[in-house]
Amino acid sequence: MQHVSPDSCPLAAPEPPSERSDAARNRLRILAAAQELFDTHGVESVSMDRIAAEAGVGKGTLFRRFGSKAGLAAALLDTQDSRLQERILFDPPPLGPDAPARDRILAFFDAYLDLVDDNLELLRLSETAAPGARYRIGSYGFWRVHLALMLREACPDLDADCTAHLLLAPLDSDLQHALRQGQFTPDRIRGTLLTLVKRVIAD
Amino acid sequence: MQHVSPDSCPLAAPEPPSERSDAARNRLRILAAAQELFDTHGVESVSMDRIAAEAGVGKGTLFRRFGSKAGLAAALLDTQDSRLQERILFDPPPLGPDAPARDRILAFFDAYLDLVDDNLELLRLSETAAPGARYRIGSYGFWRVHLALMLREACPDLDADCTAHLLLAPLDSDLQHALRQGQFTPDRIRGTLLTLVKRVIAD
DNA sequence: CCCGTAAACGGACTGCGGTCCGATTGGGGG
DNA sequence: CCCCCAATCGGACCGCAGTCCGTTTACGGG
Repeated sequence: MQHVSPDSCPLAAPEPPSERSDAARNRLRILAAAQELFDTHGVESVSMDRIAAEAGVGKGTLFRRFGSKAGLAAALLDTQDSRLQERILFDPPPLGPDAPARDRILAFFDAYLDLVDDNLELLRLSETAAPGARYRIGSYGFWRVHLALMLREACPDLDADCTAHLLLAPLDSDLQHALRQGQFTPDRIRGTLLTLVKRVIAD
Repeated sequence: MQHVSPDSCPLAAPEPPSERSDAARNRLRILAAAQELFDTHGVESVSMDRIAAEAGVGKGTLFRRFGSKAGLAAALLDTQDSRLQERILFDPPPLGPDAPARDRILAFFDAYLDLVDDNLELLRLSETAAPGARYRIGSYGFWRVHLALMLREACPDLDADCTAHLLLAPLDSDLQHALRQGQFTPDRIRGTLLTLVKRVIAD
């Protein structure tokens, strides 16, 4: 969920110490039920009780496994997050290695906005369920570290670590949601954000 | 709360249509009790029930008046918000009128960070109590409009309205809180943010 | 001074996210 | 094949934010 090592994805690769068969069955049931209910009724109006009922498990099982509603959302997002992380590590330029840092930064923002466009509701659930949740999620750490590395290379005179945090702020799902609710189209947001980032990382 | 017209501040100037005396008394009691409890026990661990009990009013009264826990926080912040709004409108340059737009933008970010330093917990409560709360609060609209006006003047080639939203994102109280929890000092955040803004609004 | 009414009051109530702990069950060792 | 125990299960339970509605009260007009 948070790193890219193989065992980091609880959905695709349960850890070797073997998961009991009923546990595995219930995990899949829960994820399927949650996906189904979220798609049908919208993320906001589906309660954890209902997910548990639909999955045919007890509430305790649901919470032991995913910790919170935000954790459940994070698990559902994990596939997409991991895919983007792998693309950053292995894809051809400009998103992957061997491109100038400035290009990789812009490509990252562009790719992340795709992810936002496709998963806004789930992102919002995972980031706003509890205060500070966004900054504790594993994938946030990945984006931050990647961006800081690129910034260090592209703009040695900036405080890369701190700037990385600040530059990620406009990607906040709650802001992106608010903008889309208002008069702003995804394309307009994308264009403006990329322009802004360009100016920050210009010589 | 949202504008600067005299009757916009529910604390300092109740609207002329006369407020019943018991209502006024209870409003003051609630605000005093909330301030006291927040200062003593921290914002997070004070429940609305407790505030109502401490103020000697029913829960219904509390919610009819302030709408939500976030609304209560907004009321407590109103004094500070209004003060900054007035300073922006009437103070001498560079924060007030008659300074170059670029200088006013930087002065605004600097002044807002002072407000953050002094009221982080309340800001966080008002902005994270419900998804999207930050962008519905009246004062957010003020900052956004002001910044957009200045941007239009300073950088005519930018999409001022959209850029204003994106530039305000790093001021999100939840991010500011997370940064301060981590390795970042207020001064470091301030310096980095001002540098970032400078780059965005550079020629 | 009293009375009618519109407004304010307040606590019981709901549904939520999240916790706890006794009951249940899977699966390796004897 | 059975037994045991650690891991899992599941629903009763908690405190919370927020709602509802019958009751009380302020106050302007008669």
